[in-house]
Amino acid sequence: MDERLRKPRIDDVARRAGVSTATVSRALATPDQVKPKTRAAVEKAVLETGYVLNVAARNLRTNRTHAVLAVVPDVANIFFSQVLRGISDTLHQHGYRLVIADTGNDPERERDHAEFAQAGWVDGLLLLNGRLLPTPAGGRRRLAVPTVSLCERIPGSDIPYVETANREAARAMTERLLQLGHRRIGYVSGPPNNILEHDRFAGYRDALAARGLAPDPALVRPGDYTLATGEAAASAYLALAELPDAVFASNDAMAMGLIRGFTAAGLSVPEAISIAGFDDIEFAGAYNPALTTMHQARSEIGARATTMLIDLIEGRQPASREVHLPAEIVMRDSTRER
Amino acid sequence: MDERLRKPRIDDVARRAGVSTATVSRALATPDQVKPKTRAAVEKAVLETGYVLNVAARNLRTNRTHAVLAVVPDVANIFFSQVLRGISDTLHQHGYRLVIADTGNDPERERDHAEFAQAGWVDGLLLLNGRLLPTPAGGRRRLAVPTVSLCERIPGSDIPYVETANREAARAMTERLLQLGHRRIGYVSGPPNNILEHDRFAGYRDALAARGLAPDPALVRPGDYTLATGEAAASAYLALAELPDAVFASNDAMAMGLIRGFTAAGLSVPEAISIAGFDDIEFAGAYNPALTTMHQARSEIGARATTMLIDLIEGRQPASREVHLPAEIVMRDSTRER
DNA sequence: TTTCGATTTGTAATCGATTACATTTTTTTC
DNA sequence: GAAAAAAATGTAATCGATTACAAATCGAAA
Repeated sequence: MDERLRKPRIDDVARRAGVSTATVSRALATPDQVKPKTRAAVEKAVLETGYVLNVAARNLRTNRTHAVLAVVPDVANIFFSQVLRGISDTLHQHGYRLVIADTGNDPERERDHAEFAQAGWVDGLLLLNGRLLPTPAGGRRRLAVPTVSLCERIPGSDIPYVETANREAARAMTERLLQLGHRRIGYVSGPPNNILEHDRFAGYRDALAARGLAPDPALVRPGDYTLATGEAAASAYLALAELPDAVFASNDAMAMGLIRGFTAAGLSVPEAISIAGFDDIEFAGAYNPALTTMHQARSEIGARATTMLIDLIEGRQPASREVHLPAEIVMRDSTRER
Repeated sequence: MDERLRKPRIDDVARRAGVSTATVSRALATPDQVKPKTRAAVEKAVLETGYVLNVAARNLRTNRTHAVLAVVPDVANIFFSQVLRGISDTLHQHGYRLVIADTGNDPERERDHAEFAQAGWVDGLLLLNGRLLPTPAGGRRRLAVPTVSLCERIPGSDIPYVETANREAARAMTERLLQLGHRRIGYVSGPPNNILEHDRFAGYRDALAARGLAPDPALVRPGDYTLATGEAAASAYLALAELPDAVFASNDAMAMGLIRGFTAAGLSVPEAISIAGFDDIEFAGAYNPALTTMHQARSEIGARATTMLIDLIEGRQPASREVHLPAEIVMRDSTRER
């Protein structure tokens, strides 16, 4: 192959600059270990040859990649994508790159990716989903790669995590609805077996219990975080002899479903019934009416978890291994005083 | 270091199985080049040692990574995240992994990532943003890594691309509004200098021109794809002596802004004015009223571009280097006959 | 049984950087 | 100006796989 077409290597640069490969490597990676004059010569040679470092070779030698893998159930999910934003920014600040694995909620793909991560493909692992427990086939080897879990803690494991204080948040929202004078407060839940959901429902009951109210089973409707189940819940409430005063949905999509369901039936929100959501997704404020909801600091969750992970990767003790971030009530137009 | 703690290498497996490293490599990568009995012995040894292949070493040797880099202006943008879904799925089907670089709309970060891609960090490059023109510093070296551009073609370059047929789509939507009996049709544009926007506006004018109508400059409002500019446009229209019959916004967020702006002023949509958007983002159907819009097959855009890229990577001639996907009108509740 | 071709396996070079250690050069100190 | 210390550079081993080529084994045909 023609010399001019072949991809230049470090020794091509070295020859051109009249130094050794070691010096080139140092001039590029640790410039102040090299005399300014030599450095300049190397830089010139790099430009002239069009040299680009070979990442694979460096990774092999240093046993580091400066990349982090985020395992996500669904990149297209607006909730996760905002967390990714926080992750991406923080990684960039520290000189790391982001690799994303979208598992499409397929446990097999999850496992595959987590396993590949052990192969030195990345320096660290961020799990955006509690379900993933990457025990390698043999089951005896410990997780080799530093790992942090986000959004959902992983029960029964000691993997450090960052999450919203779901229980406290749900309790606060329910209390706020009580303060507004509502008493018959409905709840639309997320999928069962979901840790997150479990916490939120507990918060809902906490608030009621604090007022000496027992949760009315007829007012608690099952959902799965989709708009459709919100609409279904609305129909179910409409079939009741007495409508609830307010409904707290465990996420925003279901809250929007409730609003659509009720307005389709001729009830106006918040005049006839108050609706609150959870998450404060991007369109919550744009909705019609604008949604009252719990704001989760999604990009901060990502940022905190990433900082923690980088600490682990670089051998520092992270400040804390379990972080619960507070959520904030955002009052908008879908709730009103009774 | 203790033998049991050290990460096992391919020669540990070879020794244990009583074969050479070459055989282990073949048993793992090309199993049918190896006698079933030997293969079984190797598999057993792999399990016993807990061997995991070192990705960096393989990448270095084979000069392949089986990974593709997607450069995205903003992962948190709901539009891109759905395209990523299509990309991710298609890659997975072909045994590739996805690396995502979120540039946060920062041209410097864009350049940095594109350059790193040339370092053998990935096998191919997907650009989700026309702005990126990765000319390396020297400027003389051609793009080494196979590249495909999505959503926006890159003017003045021969990089293959996949995009929605924006001009035809905008024309079709405008025609539909005309069919509904509207004559004073407003248009809220995207940012200037945006190729995509340029095409859509051209389509709007095409449709009017076909009916012998000149576009009324007072009805064309500038926007930047955000909800806020949609609301601002609504105020501007309200200040007019005569309201438009319908407004076509160049994306859904602005259409929602228009709806909020008009309903806040006491006008109801679609009774008083029809509103149409573009993109059919996830919440378009959930909006109140549900939004009439152009559906872009976002995940298909991702899938097609990815197939094209894999063809390029694997040395096949892609079926076509320029793909324009049709968009479909989705009639919902924000438009009505006049 | 012998021979030839096909299949399976082994030996060792190779990918392209980094870095421990050795050596040379430069600077400091007296 | 010489000796000692510090800084800069060079030599060559190394990271852990893949694979060209050579050697061994196997099966079928004569």
